[in-house]
Amino acid sequence: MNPCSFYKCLADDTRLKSLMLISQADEACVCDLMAALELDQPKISRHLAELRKCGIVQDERRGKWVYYKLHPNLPSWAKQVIIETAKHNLDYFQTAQCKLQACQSSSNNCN
Amino acid sequence: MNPCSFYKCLADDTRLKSLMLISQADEACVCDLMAALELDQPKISRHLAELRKCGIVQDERRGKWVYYKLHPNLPSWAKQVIIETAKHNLDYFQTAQCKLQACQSSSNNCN
DNA sequence: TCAATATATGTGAAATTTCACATATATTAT
DNA sequence: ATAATATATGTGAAATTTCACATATATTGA
Repeated sequence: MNPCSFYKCLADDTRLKSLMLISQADEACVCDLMAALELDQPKISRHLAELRKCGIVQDERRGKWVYYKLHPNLPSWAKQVIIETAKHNLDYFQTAQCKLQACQSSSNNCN
Repeated sequence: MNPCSFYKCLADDTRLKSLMLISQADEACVCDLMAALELDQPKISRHLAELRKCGIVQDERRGKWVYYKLHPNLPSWAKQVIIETAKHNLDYFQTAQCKLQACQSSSNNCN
């Protein structure tokens, strides 16, 4: 994991917030993140693809949904950066996190 | 310190390596970094200006030279990100660090 | 098989970032 | 005052990133 590539991935609001949410919720699917961040589907999908190509997240299809979580082989320094950033910047993604939780706790998965 | 702005600042080779060097050496002047990274003066200066405007580094003029160090008011989570990234990615800036040390230990400050 | 839902990606335009070159400013030594 | 050294910034071009819209693929249920 090249540190500059890693930080290029974090250097976008959509990707950074998605990562914060994923790291706090353990995992999230595309429609969860769409609802939480109030962004259209291609935008979320495209940014998650970037995180995936960089090796930061891992995707897993379960039925119609694709769930994203932090990649298990993510170097620990990188994982720690994500976790600590989330921990110390709760207000940065608080609004989104509330929506994510509402969405994930309802049985009819978001939408 | 907005986390996205912070990571935008780290998301460039010149700025990230400069930061790694500054954090490890405690401080460095523009000509130190020019020599260490083998880049021209305006390029180094411009990137340091970005780090300064974002509040990541602090500049201090001493005679002809301007020294840059991590800003004392940098939030601790951000400081920790920089320190830990450097610690776990020594190979990323090793070549530059050797040149920086050679330059900083010589009496005739680099050039 | 067909329709509905969820996700991914092709593509060109728009926005942003980076660069190179010139030039301006600040400090020191002569 | 002048020259030399160190650093900062104006500016337009080039490169990169992001976006919106259309469309493609995958899965499920009727």
